Amino acid sequence: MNQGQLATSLKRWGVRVTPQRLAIAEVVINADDHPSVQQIHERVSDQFPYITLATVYATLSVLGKQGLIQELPFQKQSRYEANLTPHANLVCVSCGTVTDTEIGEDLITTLRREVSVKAEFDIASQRVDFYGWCPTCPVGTYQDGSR
Amino acid sequence: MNQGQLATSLKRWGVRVTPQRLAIAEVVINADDHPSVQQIHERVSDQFPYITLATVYATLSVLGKQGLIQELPFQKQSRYEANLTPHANLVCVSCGTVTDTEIGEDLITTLRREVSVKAEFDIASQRVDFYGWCPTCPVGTYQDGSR
DNA sequence: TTTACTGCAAAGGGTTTGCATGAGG
DNA sequence: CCTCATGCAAACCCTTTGCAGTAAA
Repeated sequence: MNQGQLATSLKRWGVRVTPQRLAIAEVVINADDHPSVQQIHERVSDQFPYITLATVYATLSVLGKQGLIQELPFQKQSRYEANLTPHANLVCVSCGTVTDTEIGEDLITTLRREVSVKAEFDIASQRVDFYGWCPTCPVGTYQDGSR
Repeated sequence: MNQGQLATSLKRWGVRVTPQRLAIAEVVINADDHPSVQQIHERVSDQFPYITLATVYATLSVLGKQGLIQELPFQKQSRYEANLTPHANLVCVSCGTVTDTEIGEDLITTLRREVSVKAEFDIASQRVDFYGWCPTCPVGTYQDGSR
């Protein structure tokens, strides 16, 4: 999604299009590391040195309600992603990275449909996380140094 | 799991077994509503009127590290559950309830194995959430009253 | 007896809110 | 022009930390 499509999507909901919002949305859409609010704020600060965290929070809330991005609450803070298609997140409990994987996307889509039908649950979105150790981290270690 | 098994599990890790810990663990294990820390504190307060939130937090942290319970961070606060088998949580964005479903458990188990092998990711646990509207809530409504 | 847990109080920090100014439509 | 977004500051509240007394082993 580019800024043109983005602006159209925002206008459709009667939401005001501002340069800050476009920049924040672009940062999240182009990010592949599930950035935190702090990280998003840092990256947007290149273009808008005086932008505040409050503005970033407000914009992320708007984008979330538009269904353009998804908030992923973690224990310490939330992270954000723009990949709304059914997929799994790989969360390394050692180095803290969060990466998307395409593996099993069809299974998740099937799962979603099955749950929707059998549980009579009207699904708007989903979150699939796997917590463990990525290939480069020693199994059994944790981000806080414990084991 | 009863308190005897629980005590054994705690002792195995050199963790001290106290009445408060047993009570907190029992509350989480017997709960089917994914209670918050506040709710767990309230329920344990019946037995221990002077117990504090700090103790509840500390105990939940211990139980989590033992792999007896799982913390589920949400936007407002965390909830806890003792069902660690692969399953999906149904999160109603209207009434706020979180319920486990057995539907698709085999799919999730298959998914986990596939991701583990193909992504070379050593998985310790997982979280599968579906966000939407339960059968008794009007589709399109939200907990904060917006739509 | 030793070590770790509990209860209490205070601090920490991510997130939200209130308000005056400024920009979008 | 009118409404809403931004920037700034303060408040909010969940969660963590420090410490003295106490209970587990």
